[in-house]
Amino acid sequence: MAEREADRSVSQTVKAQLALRDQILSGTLRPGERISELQAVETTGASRTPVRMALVRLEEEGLLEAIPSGGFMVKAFSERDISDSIELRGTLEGLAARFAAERGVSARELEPLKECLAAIDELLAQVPISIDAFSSYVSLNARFHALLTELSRSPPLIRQIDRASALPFASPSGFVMAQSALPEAQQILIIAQEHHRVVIDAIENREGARAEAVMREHARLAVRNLRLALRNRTHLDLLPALALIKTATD
Amino acid sequence: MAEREADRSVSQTVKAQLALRDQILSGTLRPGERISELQAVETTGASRTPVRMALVRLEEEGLLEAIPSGGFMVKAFSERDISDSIELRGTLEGLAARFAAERGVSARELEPLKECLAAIDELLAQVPISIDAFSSYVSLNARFHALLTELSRSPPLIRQIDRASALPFASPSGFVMAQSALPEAQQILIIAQEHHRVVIDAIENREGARAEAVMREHARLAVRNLRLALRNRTHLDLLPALALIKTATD
DNA sequence: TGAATACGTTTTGTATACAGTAACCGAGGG
DNA sequence: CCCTCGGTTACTGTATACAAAACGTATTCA
Repeated sequence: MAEREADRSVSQTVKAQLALRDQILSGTLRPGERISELQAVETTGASRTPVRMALVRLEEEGLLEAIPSGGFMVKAFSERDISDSIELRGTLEGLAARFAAERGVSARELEPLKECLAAIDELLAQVPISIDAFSSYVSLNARFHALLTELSRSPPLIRQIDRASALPFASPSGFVMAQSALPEAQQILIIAQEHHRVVIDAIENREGARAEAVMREHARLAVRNLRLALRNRTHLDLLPALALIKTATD
Repeated sequence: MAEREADRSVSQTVKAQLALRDQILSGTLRPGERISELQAVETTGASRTPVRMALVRLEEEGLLEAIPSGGFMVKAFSERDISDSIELRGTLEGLAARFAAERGVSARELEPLKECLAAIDELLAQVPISIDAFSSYVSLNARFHALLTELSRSPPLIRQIDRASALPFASPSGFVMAQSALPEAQQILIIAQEHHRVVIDAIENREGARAEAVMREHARLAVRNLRLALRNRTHLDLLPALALIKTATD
């Protein structure tokens, strides 16, 4: 009915989905909490039907869990769930890298990857890294991973990787953002960048096994990154996704 | 409104989802075909709202594709999509096997796996295998893989494997069912059974890398199985899921 | 005093009505 | 004869009304 918002031209379902995801990730909705459709209708501005569709999508996405008696609740994750998700993602990206290497990639297709690499190199050159440079790194790193995934040219695999990356904590580059942890984080990032370099080299030389192995090692590094992030808990303000962790670990 | 069907006590959404999936897998709905909600309402007996929910779920499941202008169509798969899906599933199951091996599994937990193994052994003992024994094998094999997945004790991984297995052709044991192909299929099944045996042994001895490697090899065997199934095209009557393959390959 | 049952309230699941939009068909002009 | 433009139709997306089920509460009986 043409709300006063500027959101027109975007479907109500998508609007509700984004709004609810924001609420979950920002901690407005706590893990384990039952989601009231009526309340969601009020906060999102959409009607019940699109809200329900959004809830179904978010459940499939893994952020919500269906309650047997009806309705949905925010999913709670254990620390192991998260490290498993990271390793899972790494395994899938390893497969993507192997596919890319085995199936061959033209120099033209590798171009954007190499540009990404160079841009990250520039960021990492400054010691210590600034907080701004760090957030630039996060988006550049995401871009690199997305491009690499595309190189596999396997729609089913790309789809699964997207699914695995939907969980916000599966993309581990954004974990360490607290000022105090930056030097230690930079060390990790430099190693990660070396992984990036090697995987491109392996793809260029069509070394599938090597490409896969290095992406897996990359994921293990990310798990280490996660541990670091959990130790310096100041990051919680910056990455509320971690609020989804069960408090059982405390 | 209490239809005359015996489906009462099951939600309309689930009913519609099952009915639509049947229609897709049985070939009633052709790949690329736009799904009419109105028509789906008539065939499933549910109302438009649950039908829409079912459509969203089937889209997330990977059987449907959203049309930009609205609505959904049945997804079409290439032959490579299918072999990629199999390899993808194998990679995930490899990770599950590794997790099981690394994290340790009690003898009691391995019991049902071994029972499964023994039951399959019995089936494979008869040469040539009967068509009935073959379909028993299919369900036993599915059970074995499900149990193995559970052993990983990793909810995120189990979830992803379930997703990957939702595509019907990702479970390759059911491919070869044509009478003429049975002897050749039995050869493959015997090798597959050896893989099953090795993966259990590896898990018992906590050899993570070995457990993972054999499950990957298992998937490559399944791809070979797929090729065989595509050559003996008589199976098309028995496994209409393959009708989802794009006809471009013809 | 505690537990069980019945009633009321709240919330979800389902059905349907309405509106907006895209596709299709036909007619007219180039 | 083909291309284009306008109308019509049928479909999807959204909103809302209704029904059934679940939860909480209070009251009564043991």
